Amino acid sequence: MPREVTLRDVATQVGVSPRTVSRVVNDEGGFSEATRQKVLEAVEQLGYQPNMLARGLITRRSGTVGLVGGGMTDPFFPAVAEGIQRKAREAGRTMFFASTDSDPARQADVLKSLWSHAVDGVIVFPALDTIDQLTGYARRGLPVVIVDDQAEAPNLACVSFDLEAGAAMATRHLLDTRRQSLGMIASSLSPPRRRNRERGFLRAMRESGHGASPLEVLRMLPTVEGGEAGMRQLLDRHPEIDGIFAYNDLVAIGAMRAAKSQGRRVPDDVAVVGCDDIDMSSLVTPALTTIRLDRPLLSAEVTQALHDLIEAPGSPRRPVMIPVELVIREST
Amino acid sequence: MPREVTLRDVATQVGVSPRTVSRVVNDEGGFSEATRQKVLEAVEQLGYQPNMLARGLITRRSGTVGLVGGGMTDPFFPAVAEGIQRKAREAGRTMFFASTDSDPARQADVLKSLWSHAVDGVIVFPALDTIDQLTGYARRGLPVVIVDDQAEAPNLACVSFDLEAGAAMATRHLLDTRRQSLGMIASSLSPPRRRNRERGFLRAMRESGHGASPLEVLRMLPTVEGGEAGMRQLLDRHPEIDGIFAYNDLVAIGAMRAAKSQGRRVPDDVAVVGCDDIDMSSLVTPALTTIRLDRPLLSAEVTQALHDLIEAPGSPRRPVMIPVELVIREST
DNA sequence: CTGAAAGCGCTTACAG
DNA sequence: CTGAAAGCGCTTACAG
Repeated sequence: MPREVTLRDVATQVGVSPRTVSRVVNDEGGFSEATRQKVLEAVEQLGYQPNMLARGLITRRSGTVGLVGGGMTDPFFPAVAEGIQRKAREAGRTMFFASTDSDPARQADVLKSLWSHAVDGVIVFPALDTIDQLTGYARRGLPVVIVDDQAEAPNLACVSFDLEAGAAMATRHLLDTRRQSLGMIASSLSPPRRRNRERGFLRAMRESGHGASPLEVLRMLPTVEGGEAGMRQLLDRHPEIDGIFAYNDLVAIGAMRAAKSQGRRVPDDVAVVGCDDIDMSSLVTPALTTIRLDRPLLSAEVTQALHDLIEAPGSPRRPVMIPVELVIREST
Repeated sequence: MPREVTLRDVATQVGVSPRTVSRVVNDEGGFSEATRQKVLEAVEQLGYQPNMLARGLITRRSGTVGLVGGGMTDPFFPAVAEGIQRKAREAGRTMFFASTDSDPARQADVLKSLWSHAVDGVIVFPALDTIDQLTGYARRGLPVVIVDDQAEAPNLACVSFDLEAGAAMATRHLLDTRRQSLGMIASSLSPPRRRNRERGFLRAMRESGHGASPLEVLRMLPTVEGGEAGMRQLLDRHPEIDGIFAYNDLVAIGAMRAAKSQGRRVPDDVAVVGCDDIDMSSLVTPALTTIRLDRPLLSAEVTQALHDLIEAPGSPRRPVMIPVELVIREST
């Protein structure tokens, strides 16, 4: 099996020292044009590729970043992951991906392993109540970007969607379209600090001039099945219910299925609003009204924040809040 | 910022040589139980984590693998990626993810960068006609697993779904349910060698006792939009068409939408069969009949193949072919 | 059972 | 403009 080509091999072939090859390869300057030509020629000819392990050992820059998320099963996530990967590559970094199943212990394992691999930073969709774990790594010197949660620490930045505003928009939209009896199906996986969709829903109800008050906020698994079960419960307990705000689009789709299977028409009898605007949402029948989260923008903000943390460790970072948008389709 | 803890720090604290700490950490044997205890204690106390860059430089095992795919936008892919990541972690490896947009040049870039990072192997969903690129890396010593294509080289293994058989099953199912005039919407992104769905479709038509012959095989982009456009064309040219086999579920969903928008009922007027069984397929109306590809099994086979290639470079590998299954729902 | 020496492939800090 | 020396954090090959 052919041994890998090293800096030495290039140096020997050209007849210069490895140091000179290193200078040319990294474009440090301090070499003649003639030398540059000869070195680059040899690099090309031998197919030399710098060994990032060796380079990283010295420079303390491995050229890698880690993306840590609950998993790919949430249809919201893959496009974000792809966007981050693309942006990272444009900045010359290669991306690790590791899933946590939203389990704090697994997240701890994953971070340990990424730290071992000397990643230059991580982007984390945090598992339940793992802010301390994350600020711990940040304090040890690892640049950390947290999505959809808040924390303060050196080497740490936060990027969030304005989900509270989004939830309020969704709720006002239901009220504006003459829905009287609203319920919400929230997520059983959100700790109190991250229940901003619930806060937005309740706030919009309070602030509405309609004098309406929510029937119930239910917490279910944020899946199609969770949405189905939630909707059945709500219809059972509150037959008068005519509007639902769902934690995400999967839940909303489940809610619509359950409503239909119980003989309720959507939107005529019950209106449903989701959150995320996953691809599926425009394809189901009726097409889902939802809060659109700009995933490419999230990818860009998050990568930028990490980049800043890596390149300018000292500079203070303020939390980024990404505005969201109501997309009205057929389910309301 | 606290410097990273090294083997030396542990050694100093315990009062042994770094070599001894290394032995304990890697569980090589050749140390007393007392030493082991003391070392592990210090490791724990100092929070020592081995630096994989340094280790990899010597052992020529970086403990990383690369997953290279077209992208996350195809809903078939994310679950596979997640499965591979999980299996890789179980084997103690961390996974890079890099997308190619199915572009050979980008795939070349991606492989170059993974090679630079000294990955122990790669799993590739190859871009168009890049078999030579891949066998090239395999010959240079990089373990490569190719999905859904065939090639021969040292350090190379292939894992495929039996899509030809799947297509044939789908087609026979259409014929068995008394469809007479069949068309197929294939993918414009598949090079001839990878058109096994088309081959299966045509073979089943030929072999059927019904004496039927296909109206047309159209090649479109494998997306919902591609499916819509394809269906419109087929209905336009062959108004009698009553059965469609689609390249994948997205195309099938697009085809159903176009059919409905032209006033054709699914399945009464036109039956549609997809391929992949993505999550969405059971949620659309009518629920889609499709060829199910066992994604967890693919993840397992592919990771196993790569593992074998890494651990036993010499041993011959025969291509793995994964059987597929017809799932009958409402669209036929 | 334990350790001193050498070196993986690079870059840093220096000297010329 | 160029190079010799040292060293990043670890393991390999050896000696005791």
